[in-house]
Amino acid sequence: MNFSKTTEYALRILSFMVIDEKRLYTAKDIFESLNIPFRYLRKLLIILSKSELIDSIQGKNGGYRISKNLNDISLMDIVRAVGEDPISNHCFFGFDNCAFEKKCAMHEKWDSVRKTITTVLSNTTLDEIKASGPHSFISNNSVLIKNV
Amino acid sequence: MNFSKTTEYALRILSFMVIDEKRLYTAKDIFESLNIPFRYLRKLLIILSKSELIDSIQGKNGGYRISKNLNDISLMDIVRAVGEDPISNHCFFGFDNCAFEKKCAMHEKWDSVRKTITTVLSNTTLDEIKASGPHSFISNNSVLIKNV
DNA sequence: CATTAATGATACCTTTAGGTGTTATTTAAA
DNA sequence: TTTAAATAACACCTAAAGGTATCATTAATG
Repeated sequence: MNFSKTTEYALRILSFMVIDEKRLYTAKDIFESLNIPFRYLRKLLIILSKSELIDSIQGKNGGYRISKNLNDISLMDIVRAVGEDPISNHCFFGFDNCAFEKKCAMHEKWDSVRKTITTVLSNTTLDEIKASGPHSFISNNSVLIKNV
Repeated sequence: MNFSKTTEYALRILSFMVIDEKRLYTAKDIFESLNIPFRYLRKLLIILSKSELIDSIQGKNGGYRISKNLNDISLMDIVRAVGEDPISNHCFFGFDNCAFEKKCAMHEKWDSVRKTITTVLSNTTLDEIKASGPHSFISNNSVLIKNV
């Protein structure tokens, strides 16, 4: 009943890049401020750029930059970009056909929980994250050993 | 952002046993109505009995039976019994020290989601599940090959 | 008291999520 | 035009969740 680490990482990345939305961030820049294993971070950046939430610029002086208006990227978009099912369509007991045949005992109650979550994720966009100011990104002052 | 399969299984098991709360169910009985791999189900029943949500009776004619009043077992109890962290204490971004140092950008909003979930799980007890009537437990008519 | 039908314990196997290592490609700039 | 600094691709490794196999133990009953 939590997001996967991958999803949390993706949310961190975008919420960090929002601090200076026009800036080109290298993977190293992000690594040094967020607490994400470097090579895994690289992998996620590629996924995020393929999903067109960020642009990637290759070559020397390259990096990544947010590719849309901040109010066009919701947290739901980010969660979906890394392939997580944000509860929205999943029975409380995990029954496949709950919605179709007889509803499960928690159907109504859990539906309201689902809606709550879905609404928060869909209605919160990156401009709102930005507006809430720079938060603790727990720079553990990670030091990169090998830059690949 | 869903319960683990293990948690879903545990929730199914108890919600099924509630149909006849005084009855002694064998693992086989439960297997035939719920859609849970038999040996894994056996394992979970042992966990649930160790956590004292159900009693186990060994030997021939043995089985499992709910061990408390239905209104003394909440869904939260079940979730906790199988070791899942039901979101209640976990930062949106997965930051360890979110609650202590600076709060994260989603702290307030997500806190309300957390409370919603926690409240539903804590306030829903098995008698309520029972009261909502027997629901579809998707008996896929599982057939047990080897009874161990 | 042997048999049978149940649970208990423990070790192992499989799949998936998370993470690492290596090499290739791109591009700015000396 | 070579070098350096960045991303891209792909293969591999590791840990945890989910699931299986085997044998031991318990207890009712003929």
